[in-house]
Amino acid sequence: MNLLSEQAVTSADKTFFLLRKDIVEGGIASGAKLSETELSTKYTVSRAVIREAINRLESCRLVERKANIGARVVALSPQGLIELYEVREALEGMAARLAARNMTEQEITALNDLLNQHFQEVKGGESYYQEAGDVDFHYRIIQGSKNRHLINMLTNGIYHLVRMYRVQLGMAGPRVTTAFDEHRHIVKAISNRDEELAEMLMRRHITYSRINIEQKLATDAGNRREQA
Amino acid sequence: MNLLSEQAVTSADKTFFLLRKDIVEGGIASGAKLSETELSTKYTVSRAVIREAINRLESCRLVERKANIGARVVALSPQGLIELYEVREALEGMAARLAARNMTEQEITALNDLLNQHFQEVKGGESYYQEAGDVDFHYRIIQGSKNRHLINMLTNGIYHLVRMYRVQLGMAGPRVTTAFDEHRHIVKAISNRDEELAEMLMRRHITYSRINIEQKLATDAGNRREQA
DNA sequence: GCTTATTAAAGTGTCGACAATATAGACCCC
DNA sequence: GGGGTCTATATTGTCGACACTTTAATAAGC
Repeated sequence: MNLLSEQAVTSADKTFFLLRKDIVEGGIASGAKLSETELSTKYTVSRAVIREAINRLESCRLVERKANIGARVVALSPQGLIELYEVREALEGMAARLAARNMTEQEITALNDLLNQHFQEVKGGESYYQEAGDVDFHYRIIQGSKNRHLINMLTNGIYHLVRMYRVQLGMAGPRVTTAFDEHRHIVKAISNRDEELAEMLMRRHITYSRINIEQKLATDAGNRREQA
Repeated sequence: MNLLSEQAVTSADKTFFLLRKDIVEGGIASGAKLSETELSTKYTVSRAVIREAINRLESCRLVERKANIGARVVALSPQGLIELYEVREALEGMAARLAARNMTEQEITALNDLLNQHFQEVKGGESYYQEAGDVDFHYRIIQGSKNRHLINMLTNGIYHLVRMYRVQLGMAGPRVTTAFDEHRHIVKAISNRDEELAEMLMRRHITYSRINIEQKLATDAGNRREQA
């Protein structure tokens, strides 16, 4: 009953999910070539199925295809991460605005409950504010926008790419407590039906997150230079 | 040398372009079912090619596919149009902000030239500020953002859907002169490198455009009611 | 007469084979 | 020895056929 659960009905669906998992979690290296014949033996399906899966990965922006040449897993780069967060800022900002307009009182209550639950976990010791909770929070607001384009773009496309950056650049669960406070304020704005503020707070929240990641990248690069 | 030109290298490319044209311009009705076998005879290609084309149309959001059932052209609705413009507002607003940051002086100069050219055409009589000019203007700013995700989402996805609404609901070239002034102000903000203002003006520009369309839809609906 | 099974038709999903294109290596020319 | 061409190989693009699912029409039961 995961909010992000998708169920595979066709063989191409399963292969798509498997491939996506392997790409996002690094089982297939970023920048690697995706050979259709090779993958069809590896996943024991026909090339047609692989092709369909690759096509879908392309529309998620996880791979890039060139005619008559083939598909490669996207290359990760600091610049790419920044561009991704710029888009997130725009889209999730709008999602927060629309959520303030369109979420039902019930949904807002449930969202508050979720935050309280997170608060208990944070207070209760080791278990810090994990990525799953963060994703869940953002996911609910995106759904709350009730805008199908927005929902589709963010949950089918951008989020997997964000996760790929997080996993592969090794930046899980940062900014624990501050992010939590920011979430509180966003929900408050939504519950006040203050569209303007909700959008602004969400945009700042994502901007802070981006800056945090950029700093982490910079220091990591510095550390690597020292070691060398 | 059209800015929007794409060249088809493979047979699936051609079929994709043909199908997209037919869908956007109404040759295939919105909501219609896309039978793979039927289309493969109509366009004289194999079903595999049709399937690939339909997959790409799905990632443009022009068709919706369900497993084991088939694909349908998206249904147009006032609500869908509003949702589309909400996304446009978010994305193009961010594009304008980034354009103010990233466009070169040359590109800004060229953009001003484009506006002057449009101004001459407007002043010069009949030829009013056409859709092509409007699209061209927005297209340059999107490109000026230098953000690949943004560029891809807007030019490959959203713009064709917007065009489909424009064509099929019969609302070409409205708001001639006012839109022109808004364009001027946006370019001014970009040339001043005022990100904040550029984004705000672009968002308003798109909001006005949406309101204008909504009113047109409402009055059209009223007229239809009178005729009945 | 209405509901529920059964079955035939049509459509999508999957497969293996062939055609067209790109890549790599050998060979030749300068 | 460097550059270019040609050939062989590997990979992608396209095709037609088969398998499975859905749908609708028909028949059976109440």
